[in-house]
Amino acid sequence: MADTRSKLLEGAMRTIRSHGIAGASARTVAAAAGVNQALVFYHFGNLDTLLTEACLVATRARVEVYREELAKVNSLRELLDLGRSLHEEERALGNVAVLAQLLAGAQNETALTEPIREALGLWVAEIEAVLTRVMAKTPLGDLADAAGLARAVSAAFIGLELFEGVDPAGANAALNALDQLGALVEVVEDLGPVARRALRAKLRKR
Amino acid sequence: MADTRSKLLEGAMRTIRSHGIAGASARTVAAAAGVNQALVFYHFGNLDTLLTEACLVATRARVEVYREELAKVNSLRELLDLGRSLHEEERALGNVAVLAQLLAGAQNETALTEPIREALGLWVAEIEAVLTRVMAKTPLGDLADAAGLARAVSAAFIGLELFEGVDPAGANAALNALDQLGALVEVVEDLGPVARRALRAKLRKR
DNA sequence: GTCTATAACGAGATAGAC
DNA sequence: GTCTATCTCGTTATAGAC
Repeated sequence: MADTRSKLLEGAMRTIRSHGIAGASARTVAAAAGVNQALVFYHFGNLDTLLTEACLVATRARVEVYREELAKVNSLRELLDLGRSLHEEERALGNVAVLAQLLAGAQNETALTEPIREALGLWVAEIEAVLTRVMAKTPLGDLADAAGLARAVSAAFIGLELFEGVDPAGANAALNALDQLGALVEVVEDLGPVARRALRAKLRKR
Repeated sequence: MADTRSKLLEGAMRTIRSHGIAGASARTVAAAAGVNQALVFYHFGNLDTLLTEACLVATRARVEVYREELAKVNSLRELLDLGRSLHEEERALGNVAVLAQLLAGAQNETALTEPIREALGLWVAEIEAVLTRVMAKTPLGDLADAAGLARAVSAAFIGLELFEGVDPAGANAALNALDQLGALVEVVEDLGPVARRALRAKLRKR
């Protein structure tokens, strides 16, 4: 059986998933973990530390799982497809939801800012690495900024997660639209050398 | 001077802006409004109703402001540029932040779901209308889904807003990257008839 | 419509026994 | 390391005077 610390981390995740950050108190988390309320403060000092630690541990675990799948990606189209299934898996597990809840909480609670930036950074770093790799093969390679794109993609993921909470059908339509847009990127990837040069010239003009 | 109802709506906005939804209690909102705490319940019944009403009123006002500017947009590039300045203005005013906070709260509080979906819908409808109009002029017109795209864009905006709260530099990099990506769209818009047909064929294959 | 007062409760956190 | 008991505070919401 798990030790108290792990039980509390697990309890924190479960509580945020089902009741949001607003419903996560030392009492509710301890109850979900099946341990005494005072142990939150014994093991973590305060509630915020427990919540952020839980988020970090869980995010590290999930990023680890996806690292090898991301390493197999060889085109932007494949990345888009993996992104969609990743979104659906994480949505079902409620992991991104926890990140989103803490991110919202971090806007006005400075104690959360740093740890949540770090958790977000784990995803960003992974996405940036893959983007850099696959973009090198396209005409966009030396013109678009993989670092910035990785951050845009991460932010969009969080936003979509929250959007889905109030309008699942709308979120689905959004994902389908992005799929279609992906076809555009595919076209660019398959461009012949002549068209490639034309595109580069256009892009440089900006 | 404004009546109590308006003062409370204004107080709710200010409180959520500066302290998030977690810091918005009947007492803090009433204090920000300069009125008695009990009046929250007299005028709105409960706190959630006040918060969602405030968000709806504010969103309606902002959408109204941007409607005429959006009507002037004639290309995806112009829309992208307007989007960026809109993001910066709303960020400074803290309006999108309120929407994001309530959206996060709505994930686990069913009383918030419907009103927030409605507020979000105000932006979505506006963006969808513009997208439909400008996309009709491009080769994407009859292939990409304006409704889905509008939802994706809205979700991404919310996500970016939250991202900016913990990593402003990263959010800025994300916006710059989207700007560069916009150039790609511009290229598509300027495609000659031959390339246009080639693109359409490619897109239809998917 | 607005106020005071208060009921009823849950919150974070700590002291101290075991 | 874990427990009970408790302090102190803020919370929603209502009753009732004005």
